[in-house]
Formats: sequence, structure tokens, C-alpha cells
Amino acid sequence: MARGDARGTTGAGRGRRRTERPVPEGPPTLATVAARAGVSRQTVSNAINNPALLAEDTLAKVERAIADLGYSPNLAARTLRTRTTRLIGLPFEPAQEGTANALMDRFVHTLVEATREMGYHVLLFASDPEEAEVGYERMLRSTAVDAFVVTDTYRGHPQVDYLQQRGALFVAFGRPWSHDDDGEPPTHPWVDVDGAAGVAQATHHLIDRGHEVIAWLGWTADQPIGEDRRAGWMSAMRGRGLSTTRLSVRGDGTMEYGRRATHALIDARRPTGLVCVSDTVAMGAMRALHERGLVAGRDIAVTGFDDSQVAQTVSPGLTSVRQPLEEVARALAHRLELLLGHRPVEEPGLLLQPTLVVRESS
Amino acid sequence: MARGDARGTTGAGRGRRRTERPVPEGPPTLATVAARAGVSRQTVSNAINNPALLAEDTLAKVERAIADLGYSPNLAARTLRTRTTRLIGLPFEPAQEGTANALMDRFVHTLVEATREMGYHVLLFASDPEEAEVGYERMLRSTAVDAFVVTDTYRGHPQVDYLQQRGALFVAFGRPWSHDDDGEPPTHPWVDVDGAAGVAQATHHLIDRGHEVIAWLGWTADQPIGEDRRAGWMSAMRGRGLSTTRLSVRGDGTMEYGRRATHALIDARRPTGLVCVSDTVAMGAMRALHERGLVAGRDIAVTGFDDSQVAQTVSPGLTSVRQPLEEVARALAHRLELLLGHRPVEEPGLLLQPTLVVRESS
DNA sequence: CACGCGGCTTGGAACGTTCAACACGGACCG
DNA sequence: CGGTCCGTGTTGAACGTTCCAAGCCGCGTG
Repeated sequence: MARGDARGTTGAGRGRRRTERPVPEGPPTLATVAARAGVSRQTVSNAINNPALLAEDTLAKVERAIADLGYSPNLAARTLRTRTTRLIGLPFEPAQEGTANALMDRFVHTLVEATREMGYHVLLFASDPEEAEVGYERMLRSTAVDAFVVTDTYRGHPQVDYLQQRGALFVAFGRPWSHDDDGEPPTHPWVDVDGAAGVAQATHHLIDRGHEVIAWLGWTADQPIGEDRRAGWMSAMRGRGLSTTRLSVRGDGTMEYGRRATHALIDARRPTGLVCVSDTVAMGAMRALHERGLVAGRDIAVTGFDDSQVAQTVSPGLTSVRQPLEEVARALAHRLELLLGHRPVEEPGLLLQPTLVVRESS
Repeated sequence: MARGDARGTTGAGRGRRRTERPVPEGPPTLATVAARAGVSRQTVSNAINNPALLAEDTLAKVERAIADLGYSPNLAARTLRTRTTRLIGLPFEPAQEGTANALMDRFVHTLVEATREMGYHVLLFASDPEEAEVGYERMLRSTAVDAFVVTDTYRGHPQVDYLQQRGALFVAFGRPWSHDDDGEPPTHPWVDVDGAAGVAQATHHLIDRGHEVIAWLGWTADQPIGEDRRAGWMSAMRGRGLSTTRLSVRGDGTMEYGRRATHALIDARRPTGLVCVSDTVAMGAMRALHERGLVAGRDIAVTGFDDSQVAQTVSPGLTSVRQPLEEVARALAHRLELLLGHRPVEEPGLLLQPTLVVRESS
């Protein structure tokens, strides 16, 4: 051991006195760089965090040393000192197989990308939907993350209330669904996709193709997202003066539901267009058509929602509403950046427009 | 500044003069708990990390204080001291839309769950496949993670070599594909799914149903995974004394490839069974059948690989090989646990068996 | 010429934890 | 009976970074 005074010294004197410094084990530190550049620790720190403070030549010298040694700051030490982890927590719910989890892949990926550009990383953590607070609380108390991205504001989302009164920083994928039991409505930043507008697009698309009897296959009425989408169908129909009576069906989102509902609708109302709340339901509808010897797109038009892998692959291709998940992720990242910089978020809520991907089914 | 003696003191004198105590801002620390329990810092630390060292009543006292204050250790401080982040890095490649990314959801979720049970979290980071080393290097130098889970050992995986000679800890989803240009073969822990066995199952399934002319629709020959699966078809056919000549086709994995190849095969060889390297290719095959007025499962049997959402949803349902991704994740987590505990991994490699999910297409 | 000031740099202290070394009483052993 | 060891608990010192107050220098100003 006894590594001598500094790594970068030209070995002029080599008069290393005593057992001063232990082996260079491990990555270089601020002190290592400072010794090499001939400045103090703090100056190196400034070179990294506040380069404007340094004189030009000093900065160059330090940067040179940093590059030579391949130094990067120890995150733990920085975290300890600044109380900032540069980590974003993303709760990861138990995957419900068969639903739209594939979508999340697009979303998560862009989120990782966007947060990386602002110097942050994404930390996954399991969140038991029953006891969601437990997971969040542990994260907060151990100061493991700086902020959260909440993605499941859907079903009643107690997390949002909890986080808000806990004073935690977070942004939400999903608007605050009118939740005014007590006190003011939530004011956290959020980004969402305008489902109603997407479904309205799909409905208009069918109307433009000459359809007049267009049915809605939705989710149960307790799901705000489903009701939002339904409103899009409703307004599109009314806007063009078309009747909606006995054309709206609700149920769980399964394929089997879609299949049966379609059979029932055809028997009762002979619709020529089916606007569905999800691709899964739309697939059920297409199966029902198939069972009757009908062809989607020729005999009856069908549209879905999510532009899932299935919609893209199935034959005939399923017309579907595609959410701009990449944009959502980027917008959320931007809000996070403001939030973390303690700057005001000028416009907390943002509603993005989805696009209609037209395929053979319509 | 001058944080005073301890937070837990009963305010006997209340003689706090001026600007003495800066409010107990922030979460409780070891010292807070220690004061409350009437023991030293270190004793509290031991209560958490090494409870066996404490006397029974002391332990109870400390645990009581911990619960009362709702204390959890500051991770940054612990990391700084122990050089252990309790984080696992998971590189997140640019999603290639349309391929089997939905699978990863199942995998990632179980991984999060399993690592949580061992007290670890999963950290996502973007990894440019071109410059993979950069991402890993940054993670390592800033001591951001303790280990990696590498999932893309597929195409040439330079990462594995790099990590190995860098001395980094990691486990791989995917076996080391015989890579012996120089030096010994990689010896890192890995878990993989026996694709050949899966395809052999599918092939046997078709043979048992009376099929004799069974074709293979694979990927290009440079993809080890594809060739592995192909070997399963080949061995199953030969094992039952069936010919394979002019029944094997290779190409990119697109639906269009599957469609064309199927048309060509039917014209040339009139197969009654099609074993496909992926669900996507199988969907192309089914489309070709449809175009010829044939029905999958009645006229010609088709099998896929991955048991994707599409296979489950499409009509007729697609028979497919399902990978035990949950088991893979758990096995990897277990290996990580050994690796991180510096215990020897008795059996570094593990090959898991997939299962065949039979549906109407066969 | 003393003084103040701004630009640049510096050493000391702190963040909260764990490691190393050691103190203390009692039991065990030669 | 003296030494050693075990069980239990304590204190000081690190880990690598950033904040704070202060130092140094040259220069313009009263």
C-alpha cells in the first residue's frame, strides 16, 4: 500500500514519506481528480456542477483530468449530501395478462429515454394495489426516489390523494377524474389522452363512410375512462343528427362480452358499424361476425382502441385509435423536470389527441 | 448546524435559547431512534442488520422505537458506506414495435417482484445497442447499481464479454451462444428457455395428430435462437422417421415473409402442418391460408412461438409455445442473490422447458 | 494608503450510515 | 487465582460529495 501523494504527479521527488494513502482500489474520486489537476476538491466539484464559476483555463485543466481518469461522481455521496437521488419511481402493478400491458412498453421506454436526458433514471417498484401506500411510503422514507410517475389513476386512485397530502412530488398519466369529495380538486401535473376525441374520430370516420346505425360497445359505467370514450361516440352521433337509442351496450372488457353483445345488437338493431371501447372487445365483435359468416369491413365496420399488436396483426386489420404514448411520456418528463427544479408548472394538465389508424375493418 | 444533543430529550428546561434547534425537518435517523430507545447509534444499526447480536430486551426496545418513529434507513448513507446500492440494472433497448416486447412485461414484472423480496430494486437504463458499453460504464463508474440483468444476449452480445472482463456482476437471460473466438467460454450465470424442446413438442403434437408433411418457417440462419428452434423441428421429424427435405424455409421474421413462404410451400410441397419460429410468422401463414380459402386447424395445422396476445386472441386460436418467463425471472433473481452474497453459484446455467398451449389452429 | 469589492479558490464541516477497535462484566479454564 | 474468551454495548472514524465561511489577489475608489 502507501500509494504516495497523488496519482498524477510526475515522479520527480518520489519522496513518499509514510504509509499515507491506501491502494487506489475502486474508481477515482473528487480528490483524485483534484490532485491530478492541481486544484482543490471544491473546484472540481464546481467544474461539474457550476462550470461558469471557473476561469477558462482552470476549467480546461480540470476537464482534462476528469477525462484522463475517467471520473464520474459517486451518486451515493451526492445523494447523501444534496438529498436528491436523481431517481424517478415507477410503480409496477401486477400485470393483468391479456389486457393492454403491451402498451406500457412504448410508454416506459420513452420515459426512460426522456428522463435520462435530464439526468434521471427510472426505478421500478412493486406496488400492491391493495396496500399501495406501503410501497410509496417505504420509498419516501428511505429517500429512495425524488418523485413518482403514477400511471394508474384509473380505478379510484387513492395514491394520488395520499401522495399529495404527504407532500411528495409526482406527475400522473391520467387526468384527475373529478374527485371533489372534500377540499379542492387535485392540482398535480398530469397528462392524458383525449379518449372521447379519439372515439369521436372513429365514429366520424364511420359516418363519413355512410354508416348511420352505429353501436357502442363499452365498459361498465363505473369506469371513468370508458365513460369518457363513450361520450365521444355519443357526441359524434348527436352532432350528425343520428340516433343512439338502444345502440349503447356496456359490460366487462372481455372478448366473450364483445362477442355476445355483438350478436345481441345485430339481432336487435342491425347496426352497420361497431365502435368498441378496446381492441379486445373489438376482437370479440369480429369473432361474432365471423360466426355469422359476415366479414368485418365489408358487411359491418368495426373499430377498436389502443392500436395493439393484435389490431395490427389480425386479418382483416382492425381500425383502431392509437394513443400518443411517446408524447405522453415526454410531456410527463418535462413536467417532472419543472417540478424537480422547483419551478412552477405553468400548465399542469395536458390533454393529447390520439390518432385513428384506419385498416380494412372499416 | 449545531443540531443539539438529541431529538428525543424530554424538554425539561425548555431553555431553548434562540435559533438552537432547527426543527426535526425530514425523516428520523439512526440517532433519533437511538436517543428514543436510550441506546447508541450502533446498537440501532445492529438491531436492523444483525439482530442476533443484541440482548432480547434491548432488541425489543429498539424495535419499539423504530416502529414509533416510523424509521427506515437512509439508503444513500448506507450505499456510501457499504458500496452497495441494492439496485439491479436492467438495460432497456429501443422497443422494436411489432415484435415480442409484450413478453418482456411478464418477465420484468416477476423480476421486480423477486428482487424486491431479496431487498433489491430494479433500475431501468437506456442502452443504445450500438454503444452499449457507454451505458454500462456510466452505471458502473458512478456505482449506481450492484449488478446487471442482461436480456439481449441474442445478436452477438458484446456486452457480455465487456462486463465479464470489466469484472462486473451480472446474470443473463439467454445462454452463451458458443462464442469461443479467443479464450475460454463465458462462465457467468445464465437462464434460458429450451426453444428446441418447445418446437419439438409442437412438432410431435402435429405428428401425433397424423400429420406427416410438416414444414418449418424460421428466421435467417445467422440467428442462434432461430437455429436452435429449428433443430427441435428437425430432430422431432427425424426421430419419427419423417422427411425434412425442401420443407425448411428461412427469412426475416415478418408477417409478409410468413405469408409468402406459406404460399410457396403449399405450391411446392403441400404440407399439412406448419411449425413457425414465432407467432408473427404464424400469423402470416394463417393469412396465406385464409387467402386460399383454407382454414387453419381444419385444412392445415399451424403452430407459433411465444404465446403472445395475438395467439390468444385471434380466431381460430393459435397453438403456441409458451415460455416460462416467470420462472426465468425467479431463477435469475436467485442467481443474483448468490452472486451478490459472494457465494458460489453451484449451477451457473439453467435451461427451462417451455409448454405447448394447444388451440384450434392445430 | 486604507478600504471595499468581485472573481476565483480553498479548507473545514456536514449529510447518515457501517466498520474497526475497544470497554466492561461475567463465565470458563488451566 | 490469573488469564482468556464470550456476550453486549459503546465511541471514533471513515465513505465521497456539496455547502459554508473565509482567504487571496488585483483593482478601483474615497
